[in-house]
Amino acid sequence: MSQTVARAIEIIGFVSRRPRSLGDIADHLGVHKSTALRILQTLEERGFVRRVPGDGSFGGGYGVGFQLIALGQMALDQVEARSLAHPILRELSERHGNTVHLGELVGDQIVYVDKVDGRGSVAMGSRIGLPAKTHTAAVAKVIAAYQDRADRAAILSRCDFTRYTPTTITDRDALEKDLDLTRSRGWAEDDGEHEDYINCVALPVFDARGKVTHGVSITALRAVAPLARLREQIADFRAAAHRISQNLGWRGDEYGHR
Amino acid sequence: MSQTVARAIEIIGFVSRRPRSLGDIADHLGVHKSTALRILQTLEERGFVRRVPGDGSFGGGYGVGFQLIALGQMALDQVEARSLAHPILRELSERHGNTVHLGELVGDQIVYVDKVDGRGSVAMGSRIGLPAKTHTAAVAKVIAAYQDRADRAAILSRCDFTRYTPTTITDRDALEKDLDLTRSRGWAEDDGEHEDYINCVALPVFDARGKVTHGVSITALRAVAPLARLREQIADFRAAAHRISQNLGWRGDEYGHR
DNA sequence: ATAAGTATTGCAACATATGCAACGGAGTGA
DNA sequence: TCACTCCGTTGCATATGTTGCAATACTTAT
Repeated sequence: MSQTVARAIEIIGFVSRRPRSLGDIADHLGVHKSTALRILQTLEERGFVRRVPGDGSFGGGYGVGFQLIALGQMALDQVEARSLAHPILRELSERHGNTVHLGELVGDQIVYVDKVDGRGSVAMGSRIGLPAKTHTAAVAKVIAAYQDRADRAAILSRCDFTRYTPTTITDRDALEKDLDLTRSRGWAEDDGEHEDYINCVALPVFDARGKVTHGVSITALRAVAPLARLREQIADFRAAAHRISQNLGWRGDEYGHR
Repeated sequence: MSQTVARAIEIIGFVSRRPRSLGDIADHLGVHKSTALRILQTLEERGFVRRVPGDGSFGGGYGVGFQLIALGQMALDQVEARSLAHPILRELSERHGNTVHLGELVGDQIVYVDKVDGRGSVAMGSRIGLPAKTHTAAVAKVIAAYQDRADRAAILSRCDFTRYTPTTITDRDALEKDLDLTRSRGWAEDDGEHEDYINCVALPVFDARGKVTHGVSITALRAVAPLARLREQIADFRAAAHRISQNLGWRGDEYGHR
């Protein structure tokens, strides 16, 4: 469509892997040096590329500029996960008849940002905008499980470990173990830990950086679908979560590997 | 230099604040809609912008694309703080005759990544590549002070609070207070906390996102320059730290405000 | 000195981006 | 139902802006 812009973008991609010289760039594009130069000058002026000082061993050249860092942050803020995920949540809910939630990590708590009721919806404590209980909700556990040590600690620090049912996890050590298990098997479970008669599974959603800032949970009445039944459908749930990840710009696989 | 590329970049900047419609974009550039469209198509094809679904209240349009997130990460990795900071460290060292360090936050510890010896250099425990003592080194304290709660906690968790001198801070509460003070006054001090006869001040360095991942420290023999003397020179030290911040892409002021 | 690698400029030729006008669709209000 | 306005899209003639060439200047290595 726009040749020059396409070339400019190609340059940015080329240069992002490692800094390159003008000649390399021109060769890579198959254009004359002067052509590459004038594009580079424009990009440099606006901070999209920068001249990398050649410090001894590594001859300098052009590298990615700082403006891209700032824009990347903007892009992250602008991602409206809810609107990108909603159609998939609806589809999931309709296919299996379950209630589906989308949870988001906000600061050090997990907040419900979307919810699609299933058939025969039951009154549930969850509500869009409300924080999830960190030690019982599967969405919360799956998100916490995929954070690094410091962030996981911050999330757990807000945990009150109130006992709701016999299966509720009521101490930090047990929860840490459950999170480790969650991460290694790739999904979280809630075995009637908040309400006796309700259980859930939840899967991680990866964003463009590979970070888990969202999670999808599938909720069922134990009487309708026991945990074993939900486990059988994990592959399908995971595929849906993966599609949401892809909508968020994630280009790796459904287990978080690039 | 290259009009089309300049327009493309202008579009990205415009769209990064909030999603815009084709018409808005064309008006902003002062060009015809079709012109804007063709640039947008190219940008969209390569993931630099994306169509934002218009969910009810907010009419959609074009927003920043995911490719920018990925490139932003690349750019961060490619920043070689050391080479950008080194000339400034040299200058600082030569002007004041002090030994100057550059510290970097790596994981949850602070590592010395550069060092310029001053006149009459004294044997010091620091060495490029070695981690700094979190509870005594001014660089470490200034970097820790500017992290958020969770990251600060992670850094402090690796602290052993060994006493080296009478002024060494030996418990967590006192260190937290010292970090709060550091942050509010804008620099950190080491009042002979590791070696009786040596003191330091350290200033934060901000990267393109506004995060403090580096710090600059100025070291002096107490006999040569007591803390009071170093404090008099803070303005100059701060200016140098600010220049490093600017080299790293930071566009705010020297106190971290954008 | 010579050579090969950088980056940069002026200029003529033409490929490419441009503006125009017209079209189709979605939404709004009369 | 209509008219109206906003959205994005397409074909086409024009001329603007980009291209490649050749020459220049600088650094570094042989």
